[in-house]
Amino acid sequence: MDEVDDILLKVHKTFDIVGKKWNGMIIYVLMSGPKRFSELHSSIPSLSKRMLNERMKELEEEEVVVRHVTNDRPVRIEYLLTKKGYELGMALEPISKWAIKWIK
Amino acid sequence: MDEVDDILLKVHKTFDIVGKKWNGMIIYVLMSGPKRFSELHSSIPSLSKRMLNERMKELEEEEVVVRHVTNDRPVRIEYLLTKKGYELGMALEPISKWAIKWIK
DNA sequence: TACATTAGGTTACTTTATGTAACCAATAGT
DNA sequence: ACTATTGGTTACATAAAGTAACCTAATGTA
Repeated sequence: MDEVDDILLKVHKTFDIVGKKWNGMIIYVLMSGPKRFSELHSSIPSLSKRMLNERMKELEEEEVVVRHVTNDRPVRIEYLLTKKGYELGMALEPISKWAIKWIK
Repeated sequence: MDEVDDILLKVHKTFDIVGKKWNGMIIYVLMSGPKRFSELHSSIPSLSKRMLNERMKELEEEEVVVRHVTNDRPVRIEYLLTKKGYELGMALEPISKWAIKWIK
């Protein structure tokens, strides 16, 4: 088992998450605290409900977020980062620093 | 001009680069030094020549990489990170740390 | 009673992005 | 003349994302 190849594989799998449209932004927004479906939707206006829903299902599957249903009516859904997700969010922070420095 | 919205926009634009299939891996591989077209291709076997070529054109356009043609025959093309690209690569490093910790 | 609203979706359909494999141009080696 | 090499390009197939209308359950309003 080649250590270098193993790392490359893991990095590759991680970029399959981060390198998927919308995921970076979703995690970035969730770093400011739990958000409801509609809050995520309005925070990223160009992200459609269809894609938001699909991405959240995938991120839940990856154990990056947790979906929490309240008893309110109409139903309210809160999405929050897991520890894994929070640490991924932390790992994305330098990207936002880079963005501020380099994007005109 | 809302400062928060401005940052969100810049982060959004950055995730349009990083959150595009293959770009993270390409930049990650280039962090170990300049690479020829064929070296990038063999470092990331599942990335086709077509997509590699397309991504490199885009990254050059974004001024993340520079394309350097040597006088050798057959022609050799070297891709290297610009300062902007190198700093983006640095910003991606925590992601590889996260990968090692969290990907099984 | 009937109708509208709200949250969080889902469905059907269109458009765009990516994958696959064959092909090409220039040069060098046999 | 034939073959290999590098860094592509082309045509075509499949997968992913965008769009807009619709749905469900409950509650509020006329």
